[in-house]
Amino acid sequence: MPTATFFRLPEEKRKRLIDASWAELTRVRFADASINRIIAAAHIPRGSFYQYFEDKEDLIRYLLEDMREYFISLLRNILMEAKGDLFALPLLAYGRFIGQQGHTDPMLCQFIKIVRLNEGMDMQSFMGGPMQFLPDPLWEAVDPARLREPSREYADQVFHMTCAVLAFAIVETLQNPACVPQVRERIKLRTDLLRHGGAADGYKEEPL
Amino acid sequence: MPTATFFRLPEEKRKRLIDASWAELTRVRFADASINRIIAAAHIPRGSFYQYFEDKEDLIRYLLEDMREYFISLLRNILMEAKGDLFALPLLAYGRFIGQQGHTDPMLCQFIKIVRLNEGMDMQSFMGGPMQFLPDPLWEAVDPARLREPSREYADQVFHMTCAVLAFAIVETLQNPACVPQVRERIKLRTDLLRHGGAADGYKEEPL
DNA sequence: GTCGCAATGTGACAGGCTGTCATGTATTAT
DNA sequence: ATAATACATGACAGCCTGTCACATTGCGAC
Repeated sequence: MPTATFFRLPEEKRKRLIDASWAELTRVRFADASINRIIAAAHIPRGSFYQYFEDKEDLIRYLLEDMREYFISLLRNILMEAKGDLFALPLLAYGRFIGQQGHTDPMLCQFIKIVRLNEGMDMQSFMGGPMQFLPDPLWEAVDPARLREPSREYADQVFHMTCAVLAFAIVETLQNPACVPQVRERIKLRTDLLRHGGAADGYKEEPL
Repeated sequence: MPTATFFRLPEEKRKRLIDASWAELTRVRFADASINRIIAAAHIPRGSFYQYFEDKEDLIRYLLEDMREYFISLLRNILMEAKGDLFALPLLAYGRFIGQQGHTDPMLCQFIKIVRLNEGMDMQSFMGGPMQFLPDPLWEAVDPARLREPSREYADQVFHMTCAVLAFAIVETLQNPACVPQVRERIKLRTDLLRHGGAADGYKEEPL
């Protein structure tokens, strides 16, 4: 987390640093991002940077937090469009992320570049972090009657799985943009799997 | 990929380098791993290293390839125990990975340390790489009659989802070893979701 | 206003790391 | 024996990071 000092900084200076950071992170991979270049672009002395952030990872975590909040609100809107149907989330959100209008939304633009550069941006930090459990604003938009079990715990699990479908679809597309139609089909198939199950009817399960 | 020269190296020298590499990679994160330390430990001159590998990532990719093959054979065994039931894979494999006997298997030991150090070792490179599609040896062990649709394409999707369940369970456990029982329950719930679906019966789907 | 303390700004520096390259040595083919 | 090819090696240039001693500013107390 940035230091208190950072938040007390004059607006303009803080913005300069943030902008330069995004510019660097959308240009090269996290691993190759250089504090040197960031502070040079932002005209911030080296010592000052370390007064605000512990290190590069501290900075990155902070920047990604913004994204996380943005996505939650985006997903909330989509979920409301879908009348609270969690299973509809992957395909709808995919369209929003990959479709044309994605290219006008600055936050989505940054996200897309980052996922491209970082071969999936360590999906775990996204799935395990923001998308591990259903955030409150999203839970409010869920229609529990659509779930086999209307509890929040159950919704958590469904949400996690649908998010995984969405995340892999996005990563796959950004690494091979030619395959949008196949990815769409795959999302439909996986969503259907989550809705109705993939086991043959009436086959006895192996005991666990 | 390592150069041809690397493979022509005398056994002993190659082993020294590989061992030192594993030692480094199970001690610090990928990001912090140092070629300097590896070559010092292996008594390999700097110039030689670059004759064998392009860079650190080249080395890491090569080492992880071994792991991948090992896992496929491990999962194959488990799948055969489960009489070809893909849905049984996550819980069974989880027990094998996290249970006691994991600590005697050298490859599993390395895997566990690496996942711990790298907060999930960039799950994407594992899911998107080795586990994106059902590898042939695994497909041979699947009983397609247990699937709603017995095609290989369908099995691919089911496999991908079960692997995701397994992967997240492992990562979660290694980051918080206290929660094994909860994670077990979560695996069961998610597996059940994949088997029988999570949508309420008879609810009309939102059109996509 | 001025004294003093706390907060902040600053850039030189030490120590690490990487990738290259010129030069040396072994091996093979002719 | 000679040339050509493959391989070994370590010094080096260049980059990067985190720190630290010192300068500067802001601000309340007197």
